[in-house]
Amino acid sequence: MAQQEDVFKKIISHAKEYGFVFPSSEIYDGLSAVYDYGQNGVELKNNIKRYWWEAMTLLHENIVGIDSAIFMHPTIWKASGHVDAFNDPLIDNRDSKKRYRADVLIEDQIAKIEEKIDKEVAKAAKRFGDSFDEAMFRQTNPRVLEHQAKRDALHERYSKAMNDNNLDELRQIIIDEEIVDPISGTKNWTDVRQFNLMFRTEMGSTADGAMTVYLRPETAQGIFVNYLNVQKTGRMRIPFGIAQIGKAFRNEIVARQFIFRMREFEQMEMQFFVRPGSEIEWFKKWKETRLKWHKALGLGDEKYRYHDHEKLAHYANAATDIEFQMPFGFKEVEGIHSRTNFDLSQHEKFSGKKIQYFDPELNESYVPYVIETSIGVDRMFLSVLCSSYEEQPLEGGDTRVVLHLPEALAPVKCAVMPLVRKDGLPEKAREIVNDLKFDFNTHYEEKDSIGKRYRRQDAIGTPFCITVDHQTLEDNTVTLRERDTMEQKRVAIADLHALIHDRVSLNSLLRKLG
RNA sequence: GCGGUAGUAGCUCAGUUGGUAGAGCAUCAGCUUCCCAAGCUGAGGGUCGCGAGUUCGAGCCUCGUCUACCGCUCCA
Repeated sequence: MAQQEDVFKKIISHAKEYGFVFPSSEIYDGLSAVYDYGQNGVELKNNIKRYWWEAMTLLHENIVGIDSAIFMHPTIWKASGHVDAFNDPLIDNRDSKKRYRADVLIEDQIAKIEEKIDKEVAKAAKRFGDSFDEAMFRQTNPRVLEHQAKRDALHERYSKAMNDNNLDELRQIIIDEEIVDPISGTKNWTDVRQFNLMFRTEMGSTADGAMTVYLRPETAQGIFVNYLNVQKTGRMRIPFGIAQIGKAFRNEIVARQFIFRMREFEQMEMQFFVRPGSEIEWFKKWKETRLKWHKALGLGDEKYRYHDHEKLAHYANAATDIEFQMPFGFKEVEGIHSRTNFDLSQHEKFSGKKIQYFDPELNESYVPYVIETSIGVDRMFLSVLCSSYEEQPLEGGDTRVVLHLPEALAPVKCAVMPLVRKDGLPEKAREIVNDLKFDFNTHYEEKDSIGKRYRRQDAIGTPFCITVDHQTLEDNTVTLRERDTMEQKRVAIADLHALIHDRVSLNSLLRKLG
């Protein structure tokens, strides 16, 4: 494990040193859990996005894309449940170092009182046998009445505190009720703090008229609120899907592990609308389709696994993660959720608009069910980077650092280099660059020895190096050197384009998906 | 947010009980070079994360703060 962490640190350094990922605002000491993509990182990231986008929209005629705004009407987040769920009052126990939701602690306490009442009732029932009148007992037994009074008082106090969002009062309740930490058994509590997981800002430039709006914590809602627009204007028939790539923002309590969990991140989401009752079938289909997309990259089939959720979110009736083996363990890269008709129904309720689909085959209207596939671009980027990084021992005791990036995703596709910087070789190399640059991201390098230049290209994962030597001037052939095998072969300049295209185009990946 | 560890050049690090900063690699200019880094010459680059304090004097000591990694926690 220590060794793996070591590798992870090296990958982070490598990402910075070679222009993939920089800490945000670095000259101002950085900003926690925010990162910028550099000159090579942005190319790799764009290629990942294009691979996803084309796999979704080109290969499925019933999936279309949109690009919705980051700002959305604030009521959307009430409808989706984010306003409630993303605002938990939390409290820490100083001894156990554990964090709890303050409201859950108090609700547990209420439940304990209920248990006491039930115990009294059970005891009495046993004693009185068939003649036991439970309702009467509950209304008259002094011990039960005492517990009930206590419970009602606590409940009232608790409800009021929650409604008023009174954090001090919540803490006071925990103290007054002598609630102890189940682990440490102590009452050494911190203050109750509110964690707002949604970023908030104001729309409207005058203080009076300003409306609180949120930076979206997921892109999915932008799809749901456009469901009717797309379905009608695109004349879409169920089943169909809407895809979107975009930024989302979460004010994470702890954000860590490099770009794995960031406060600003990018999602690639597709919501697939289906007939009620068919959702589990589609859920299974998308599980398979998405895993196939991942595996086609060739990062290693054994690095993926499903993780089915046992505890489901309030909107879901089935959920699974596709996990990838990162240097710090198997981690979620993509989620596939059967979201039922929860979201669309909520938006019907909150907006007052009818969001239904008339199914001509069934001759009836219904709110469609939804299968969601949601993948983190940055996590995908990280998994590609981590699985590609290798410190490869070479003959003679050397090592080279090489990124075995999937060729279609590599930021730079080929580098053209004159073997020596004289005799007209640089000019010849420039000619080749000027031809290839229209189709491939092509580098030109003439500085340093040829071996050093190869290593530099290996470090950013360039699949091909093209070397111009004296023979080139005679017969228009060059050597084509491959990143992974380091093998070279002599090819005609005229054949370069086809040879490279064959390997680095996205088509080569997409065709594996059928 | 709590605890642990760390922060000196782009990267990896050295810096002796406190005396005004170094190495290797990298970068740049030039030379050399007919295929896998580390040949030659020269150059640039650091207010030692930031801010206070102690001291005649702080990279080193004290406090605060920021950032990162690990553990806990959280994760729609």
